[in-house]
Amino acid sequence: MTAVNGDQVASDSYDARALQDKWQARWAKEDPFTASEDPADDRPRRYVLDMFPYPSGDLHMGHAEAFAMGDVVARYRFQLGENVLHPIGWDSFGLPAENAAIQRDSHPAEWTYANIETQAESFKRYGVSLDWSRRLHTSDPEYYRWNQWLFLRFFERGLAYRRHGLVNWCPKDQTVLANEQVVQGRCERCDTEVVRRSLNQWYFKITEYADRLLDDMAQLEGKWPERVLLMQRNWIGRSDGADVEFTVEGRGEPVTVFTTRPDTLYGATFFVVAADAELADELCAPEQREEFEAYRAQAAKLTDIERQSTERVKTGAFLGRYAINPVNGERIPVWAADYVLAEYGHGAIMAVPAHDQRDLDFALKFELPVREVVDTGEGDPAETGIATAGEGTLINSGPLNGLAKSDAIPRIIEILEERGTGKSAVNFRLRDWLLSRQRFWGTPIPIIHCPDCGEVAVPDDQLPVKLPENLKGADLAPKGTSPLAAAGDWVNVDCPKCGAAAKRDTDTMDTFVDSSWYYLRYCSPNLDTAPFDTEKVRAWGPIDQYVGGVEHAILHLLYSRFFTKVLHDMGMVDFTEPFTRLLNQGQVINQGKAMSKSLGNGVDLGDEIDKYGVDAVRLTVVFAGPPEEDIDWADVSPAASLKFINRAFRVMAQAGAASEPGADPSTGDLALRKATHQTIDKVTAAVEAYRFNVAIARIMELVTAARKAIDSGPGAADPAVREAAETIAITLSLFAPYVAEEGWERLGHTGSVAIGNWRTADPALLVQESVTCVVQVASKVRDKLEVSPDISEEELERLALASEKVQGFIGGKTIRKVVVRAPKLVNIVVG
RNA sequence: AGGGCCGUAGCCCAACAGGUAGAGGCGCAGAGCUUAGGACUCUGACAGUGCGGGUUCGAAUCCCGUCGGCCCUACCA
Repeated sequence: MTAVNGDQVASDSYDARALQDKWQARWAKEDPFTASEDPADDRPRRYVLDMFPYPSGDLHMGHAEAFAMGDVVARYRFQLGENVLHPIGWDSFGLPAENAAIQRDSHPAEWTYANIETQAESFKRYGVSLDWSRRLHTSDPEYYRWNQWLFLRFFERGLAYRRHGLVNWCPKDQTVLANEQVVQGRCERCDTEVVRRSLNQWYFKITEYADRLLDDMAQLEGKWPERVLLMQRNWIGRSDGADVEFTVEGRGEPVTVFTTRPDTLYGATFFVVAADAELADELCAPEQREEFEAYRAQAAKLTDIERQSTERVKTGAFLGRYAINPVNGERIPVWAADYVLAEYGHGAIMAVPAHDQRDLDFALKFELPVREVVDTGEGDPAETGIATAGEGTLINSGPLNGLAKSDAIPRIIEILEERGTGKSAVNFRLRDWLLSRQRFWGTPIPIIHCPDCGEVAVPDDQLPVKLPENLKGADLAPKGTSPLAAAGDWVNVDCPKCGAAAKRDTDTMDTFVDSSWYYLRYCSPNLDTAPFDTEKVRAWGPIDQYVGGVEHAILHLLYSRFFTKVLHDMGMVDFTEPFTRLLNQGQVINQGKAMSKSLGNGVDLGDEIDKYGVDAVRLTVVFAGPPEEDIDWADVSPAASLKFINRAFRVMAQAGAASEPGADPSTGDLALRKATHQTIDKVTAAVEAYRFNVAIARIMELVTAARKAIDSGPGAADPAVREAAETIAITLSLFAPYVAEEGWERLGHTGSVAIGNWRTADPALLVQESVTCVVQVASKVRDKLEVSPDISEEELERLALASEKVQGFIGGKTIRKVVVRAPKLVNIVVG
């Protein structure tokens, strides 16, 4: 099937390609989707945003789905007559450009900007209602300058800092990765096993905002997908418990441990320090030194994947020291082990083998004592090998004896606080955001390292620190240090403070910095005195509807929320959450699997559009199912969508040929008018509820009803047919913009159908004069009655009992109860 | 290992707050139109909601268990 030909009467045929060219040119000329900044414009403002694309080649099926969904929301708002901001830009820094440049011996900008042009053209063809005047690219110095400016503000506030630490290193990409970019011990980008390296790196102090990132989720409840909120909650990973101080023999300062189970303090039978923590090194007694060093070296060799395997048996080394339990003065041995993490809590734990499986595994391996302090009614952990972590009653615990676990926790914290050896505490799984990258195609970190002054901020008036332009091709190849280090004339500068010879920081920022605030930049994309105009952001923000894939559930969305809060604290934005509502569209897959080159199951968006037209492709992805569900291309039929579009088009064209705009619909066919107004009502409700697939089904019904009215009803000239056809054009404009415009024109209208044309249903046409009431006897349907929708319960009960069929089923049985739900149901319960 | 989401005709999906299981589409069968095919118009058949319990006058919908699929976290103290 092709969209282009057909033997139909010329005036009734829908020629997708011709319409695309025609309306694209019109939209380009008339600019109907540009947001208004006119202060006198008092239409409600609405900010709808799709996650901006990365410019890797042309748009693909995934973009087709995401942008079709976002466009339904934006176009609906345009139809309601609102002042809609629906901008577009490109997330144009990042590794693929750099890799392409190395391969082609060129500059990453060439590949990047060429791809952006291709994608921009594709967006225009795809008919997305975008405001092109606000276009931005994060790789433009005019944009990344403000990354640097923001970095410096963070730096001033102590929210950007540099420290040595064990970091995730991807050996293939030759760069460090944020925690969030490591999935199952592998690089999320290239799937290479990540190794640990100790490096001096820049971090953003996102952990300082952990509580607020968690608490402010209350604002998002019901407006973001529940699973995204859940993933963020898990990722932040708040644990409530207590810090407890243990004295270690031979050390002046006590060692603090974090525990979520301070109630089990009397059951601590040994003490474990992370093997890779400095503390382990410090505590190790001379006679254990050799054994410890050997253990530490062996542990360091393990990859994360090996280390994290739950199957693995516990390993460790005794440090030859003892810690003193602060509540009972007991001496317990101090061990080093790699099952304790240096970066979490204080890098040391009290081990309670009876009630913690990890500690129990360790105790059984090294024959350490196991003492129960909570009676849970289960078997002895020392014998069963199963730690009892549940509820129970405290035993062997001095003053806690007899208390329930939930009462013992606050009680022991009280006791510890009285003695000054502990306090309640909170810990987070969330780590600080590692933002340095040893790659070229990103934002240079605006810091100068001076031998005397240390880390010196590049003064604001010297921003942007632009990327050197003389590096290309092989210069960019990963070497484990940033390629920027090779640009001598770029690196060597004078210290802004003392004027001495100094060097620029040669790392670039994680590209997630770019995307953490771009939605603010759209409000004033060309401003050259600040990252954004705070007044404009006040007028537009926060974003009413954000649309994008669930793959960003943690990374991008968490970072953006963090940035927004920092900017709020700086007084630059007055909201604390950037995205009021979030819609996660699903993936487009094929034959049950993600599309991939190796499987050969890829579907090319351009090919599909050539075959079926933009309208049919858009309609297909939106109609396939609920927006958040994956679409299997093998299960859907763009050919069927095209067929429907043709049906809709013929109705509009025939109605347009038979009547003029402005006909009074009230003289038209009543049944069709009711169908039309039902459709308006139901499509509105479905769109508001993000059930776009259902909205389309409702339009299909109206097309069928109009078809019948033309063929075997009042005929094409009936005013009700015009009303139906206009409603089809208006509602369809959210999903299939080209055919909607063309249909609207055929119906005799001159302007675009897309703006301010949404209609409201006439309530008088929504009322039914009769409804079908189901009469059940013992919950089985036995009769149906046609009744008035406002029938009283008494009347309905009387009618139901009077039914002969019903009487037949009641027989001689006693009526025990009659449930009446007027006007739709009566259930007669017999005994 | 823990947590979450989802199982409805051959297939994709509907079913407002528990109230007639079916809106829409694909596919299939048939009829009209047609030289024929396609296109177009119309008609029809097909499930009792993964499985087992429970609550209720009434369960796809709520609760418990179980099986299957997907996702998240994963030695985080």
